[in-house]
Amino acid sequence: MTASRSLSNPGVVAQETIEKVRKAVEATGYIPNLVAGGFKSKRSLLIAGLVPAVSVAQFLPTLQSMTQVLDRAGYQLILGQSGYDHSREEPLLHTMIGRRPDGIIITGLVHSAAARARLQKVGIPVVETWDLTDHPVDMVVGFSHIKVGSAIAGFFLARGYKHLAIATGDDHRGALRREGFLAACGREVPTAMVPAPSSMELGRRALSEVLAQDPRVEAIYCSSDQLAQGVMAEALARGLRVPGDLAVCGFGNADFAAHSQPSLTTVDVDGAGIGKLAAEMIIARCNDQPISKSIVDVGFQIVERQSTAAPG
Amino acid sequence: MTASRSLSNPGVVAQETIEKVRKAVEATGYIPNLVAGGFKSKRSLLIAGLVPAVSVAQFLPTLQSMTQVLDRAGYQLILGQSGYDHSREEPLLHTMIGRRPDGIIITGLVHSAAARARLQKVGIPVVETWDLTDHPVDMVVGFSHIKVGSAIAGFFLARGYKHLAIATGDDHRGALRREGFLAACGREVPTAMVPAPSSMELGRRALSEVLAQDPRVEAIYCSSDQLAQGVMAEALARGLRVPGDLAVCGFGNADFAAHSQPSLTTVDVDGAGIGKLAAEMIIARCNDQPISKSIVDVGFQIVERQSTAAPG
DNA sequence: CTGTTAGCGCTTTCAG
DNA sequence: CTGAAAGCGCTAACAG
Repeated sequence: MTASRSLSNPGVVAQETIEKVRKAVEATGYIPNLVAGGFKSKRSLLIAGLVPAVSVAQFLPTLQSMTQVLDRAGYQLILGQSGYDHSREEPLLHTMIGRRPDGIIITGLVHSAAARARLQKVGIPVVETWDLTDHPVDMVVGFSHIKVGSAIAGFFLARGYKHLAIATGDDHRGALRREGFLAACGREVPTAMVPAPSSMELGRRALSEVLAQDPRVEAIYCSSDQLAQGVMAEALARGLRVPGDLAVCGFGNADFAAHSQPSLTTVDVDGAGIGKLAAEMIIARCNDQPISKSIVDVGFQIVERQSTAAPG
Repeated sequence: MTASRSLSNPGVVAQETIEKVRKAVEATGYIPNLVAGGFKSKRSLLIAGLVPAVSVAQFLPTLQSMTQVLDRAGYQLILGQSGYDHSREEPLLHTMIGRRPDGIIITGLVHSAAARARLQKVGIPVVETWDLTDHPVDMVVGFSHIKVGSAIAGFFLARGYKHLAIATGDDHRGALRREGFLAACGREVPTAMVPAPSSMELGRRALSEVLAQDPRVEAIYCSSDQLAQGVMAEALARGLRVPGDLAVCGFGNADFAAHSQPSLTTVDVDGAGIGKLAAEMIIARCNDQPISKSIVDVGFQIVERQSTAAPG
């Protein structure tokens, strides 16, 4: 009836009628059923957001800014945790598609071919994030982890470090960075692989492992700042000076990286920017607006701090 | 038709028919529309989860375990950020109610009386968390922030610290802890109030402020471990030894608290437990199962570490 | 500007 | 065990 119009498109209704409706709404405490509305109009105003785990600090700024941008445009985020093994990817995606969201934002790439095909078939706008590929399901905004890896290795080598090592989570993106790192080194290096998500605790163990493999290690790249923090703590406990005896580089530029003692060299990625962009791209696509680029490289930056001051 | 039954209640359908349906589903890539189903059956299988901001590390374990428990029961979480000022509470709740979730889990208490009344009227199960009250909207699982505050003050006083101080975020729960702290002290103490959400950066500033108010301060309680970490960094920068010159107690028992140098005395709260309980209570209520207790106090614990080793 | 008609995709209810 | 009928609360499309 007219009531619906008064609420959703008041411009086309008489002022007097609007007022009557408003009073009725007030009196009854009526709250429109968005589900029914979305059901009929085919616009749920829901965006599915998939992360490996919400507890990964790494993706928080992304999630935060995404939610914010979406909210301002009237969209809500429905959250899914895909876990770090890929087995849950497909069922999760299945459930999410069942909810007919207007868009899907995924942290990382969609790995299963079946899931990719299905997503493409249903035609829901999809943004993959925090990674890069020439063949996204739909859109992608991220950066190259391989390049990050080789940039860090190059950074160490340029400063004269010879004996390099890696402490990394066993997730896909970590593996890519390791790959890039090794490529730039031109050979294998001592590596401690820890189960994602990483933590300080795991960082301490990782350093022990690496040193057991090769006690001469003088520079180590860690796949997260948390891991790096653990490595530094373990170094301290062993009487190794950072950066004197051991140079450390993290990844993520966490809050504490600038303030730790010594401050931590790390890789800065604009996580909030990724979230904002992803949300904007989804929203644009939902409104049939053209997307200028469906593959966006936001890049990254090595932030040099005390933990890698050049040796000798 | 029969197809629907084959998928949702296969026990009552002939094996042969089920097989036929399964094949058709496979062939067409059919994914049931959960929205339509939920719309008709009045069970959306959606739970609204409201947090001040997803980027607050504090609530991550809660969010994580909540999502996990819900997922296993077939529920999805729809995320809302209420912000730290209460102005967004009502509109956000309004939107969420519009989606007719089967339940609502809120971080903190519902503050606005209008929102409380509305929630009670619509009759959606609600769990308020991370706080305690005798009069929840529906259910509550958390702990007393006032008690936390007085426990910390008591902890300091028992160890012989005289000149106490507070660095706290300006949020509601922080204010309660401060209240408890002051009550136990029996008087005002130097206080630095920083805007929530807190960070290391703010912690450094907070210590400066507090010392400006009273340079004799010898023990400080911080409303988050991040803040405490900042305070310790600033102390270090000023040449103050922790705990020799300044004892520090945080809140939250973050990952790094056990591993920082010195390790950080803090308050441990079972965030994951809160999330799990809240989810279970909501699910029980959704299935018309009785709730044994609608007010659950999960308590807290002071974890004593190096940062508060007794003076003299 | 306002009312009427139809129908979104499912599940529930009731008959076969 | 399977089918047919009805309708959830809303909006889009058309008439008045």
